[in-house]
Amino acid sequence: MNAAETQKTADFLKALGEFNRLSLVYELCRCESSQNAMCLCDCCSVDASVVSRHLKVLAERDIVTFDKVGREKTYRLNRNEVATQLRELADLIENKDCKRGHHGI
Amino acid sequence: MNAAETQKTADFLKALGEFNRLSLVYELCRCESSQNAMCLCDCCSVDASVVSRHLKVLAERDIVTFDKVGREKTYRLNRNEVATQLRELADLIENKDCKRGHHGI
DNA sequence: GCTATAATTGCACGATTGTGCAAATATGCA
DNA sequence: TGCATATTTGCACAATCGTGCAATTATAGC
Repeated sequence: MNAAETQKTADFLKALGEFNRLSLVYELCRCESSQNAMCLCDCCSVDASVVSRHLKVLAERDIVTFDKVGREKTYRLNRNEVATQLRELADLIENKDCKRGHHGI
Repeated sequence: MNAAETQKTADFLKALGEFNRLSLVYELCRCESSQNAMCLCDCCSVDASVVSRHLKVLAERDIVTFDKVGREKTYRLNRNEVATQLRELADLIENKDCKRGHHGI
């Protein structure tokens, strides 16, 4: 595990590891369709500018994606990608393939 | 998802979401046996006091456990517990059981 | 054009965090 | 008892972070 990869994973986890950001993720998780930022404001009692910044962080880590329709941005959760990253980390931690060297089985 | 649960999950992710702490986790992941803090110091180039504090954070979130033998503490990764938490989050995010109400199937 | 709404940005501020160093504590060993 | 080693704690400091407010930008609809 090189430093760059470690940093990338840490950044991903850190993005999820903040109360209001995780609340946004859970809120998007509940929604079948995309939601605009104003709607997402309701789920955490902070200023709209704060929500905007949190969504930016989540987007930078590819946790959410957005489409721009008119003057609104509608966000959706990258369910598969996020779940996959979490499961890969879980597999690594359970040591599915450590201590075998780098040449496969 | 209530606020307390959300906070707990966020704290767990935040504990993993820091470069040196994640490096410690990876290091412990590589080890079959428990490792003392001095040994773990080698994997991240910071002061021993810093490693001590990081291990404390990880222990508070039940990511690692330690045994005290003599004047040493030997740490080991709680592989199953950590992996399970990550997979539960992955399942939630993939929406395995959202939008079905609270009465099971 | 003008106005209303959605979203972002600049600025400031307090709180938290990661860090190193030195001192303190705890324990093993001679 | 005295010394060496392992770990923690107190202190200070710089950096990052989350936040609110006001101003700004972008765009829809009149």
